Amino acid sequence: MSEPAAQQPLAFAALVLALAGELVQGVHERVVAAGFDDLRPAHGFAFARISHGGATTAELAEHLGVTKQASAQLVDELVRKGYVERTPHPGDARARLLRLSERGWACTRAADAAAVAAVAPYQEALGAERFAALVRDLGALDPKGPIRPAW
Amino acid sequence: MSEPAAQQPLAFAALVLALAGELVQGVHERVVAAGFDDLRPAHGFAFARISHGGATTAELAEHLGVTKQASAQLVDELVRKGYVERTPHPGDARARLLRLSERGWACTRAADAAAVAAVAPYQEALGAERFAALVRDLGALDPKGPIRPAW
DNA sequence: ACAGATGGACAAGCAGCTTGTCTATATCGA
DNA sequence: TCGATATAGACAAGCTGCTTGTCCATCTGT
Repeated sequence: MSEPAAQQPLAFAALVLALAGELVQGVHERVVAAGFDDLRPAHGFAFARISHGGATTAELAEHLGVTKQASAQLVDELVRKGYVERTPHPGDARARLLRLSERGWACTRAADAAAVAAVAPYQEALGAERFAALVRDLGALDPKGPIRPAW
Repeated sequence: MSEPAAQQPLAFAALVLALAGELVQGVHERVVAAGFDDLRPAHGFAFARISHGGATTAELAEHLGVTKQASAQLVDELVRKGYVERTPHPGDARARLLRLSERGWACTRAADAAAVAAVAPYQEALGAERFAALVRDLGALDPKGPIRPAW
C-alpha cells in the first residue's frame, strides 16, 4: 500500500474531484466536437432530467438545485436552440411538460457516446476486471445521483 | 455483476460526478460549520495552490484556469477576509508572493478534517480493505489533479 | 366554494467572470 | 549596454447566469 492509511480519505477526495473535472471536460469537448457547440457542461444535467420521462420547469429547478427562474431561463435557452420542446401538461393546465426534441435526443446520444469515449482510457488503464470492481464499489457508496455542479 | 458491461462507462461517469458533488457539498458544509462561513467551495482550490509553497496571482490564474483579473479579484477577497497575505516576491519586483495567513492555515486544517469526515461514511460502507483498493485503483487512473470546478 | 399551495412569468439587481487597456518590471538578443 | 518584447499586476467596462421579490392562473384540500 503506497498511501499511509490516514491520508487515504484526502487522496480519495482529491482523486474523485480530479476525475470528475476531467470527465466533465472530456465529455464536453467531445460533445462540442460532435457539432453541439452551443451547449455548456451544466446543460447536460438538465438533459438527463428531461430525457427521463419529461419534467416541468419547477421539477427541473428542484433537481438542479436552483430557483425556478434560473430553471426557466435555462429552459428558454434550450427551447430557443432547438433541444427542448414545451408541450401541454396532461392533467395540469398551469404546467408545461418539457420534452427533448429530435435534436435533443441526438445530443443525448452524442453525450453518451462522448462519456463512453472519455471513460475508455480509464477502463484500459485498469483492465476489464479491476474496472468492473471499481464501478461496483463506487456504486456501493450509493451517492444520490448527479444533481448539478453546485460549486 | 449487476451492470451490463456496455453500461459500465456511463455508470462510472455518473457515479464519479455524483460523488464529487456530494464531497464538495459535504466538505463545504463542514467548513462552514467550523466557523469559516465566508468562503465558497471554489476558494478551496485557491487555498490548495497557495498553501503549496505560495504562488503569484498569475500562477493562481493559470492553475484555476481563469483570467488574471478573476484571480486578482479572488485574491483581493481572500486578503480582505484575512486568509491570504501579499508579500514581496523575492527576485521579481513586479510580482507579489501570496501566502496563507494563520487564519488561512487554520481554515486549511479545518478543510482537511472536513474532507476526512465527509469521506468516512464511504470508508465505512466498503470496509478498510475494499476502500484501500478503491483509492489505489483511482490513483492508477492518474488524473491530473483537481484544478477547478470549471463547469 | 373558498383558502392556501403551486407552476410559471416579469422585473430588477448582484456576483463572478470576461475583454481591453495601461504601467512597471524582467528578459533576451543585437 | 541598450532596445524590443514579454510578463505581473491594476483599472475600467460589460456580460451572463443566478438571485430575490412580486404577480397571476390554476390546482388541491376542507
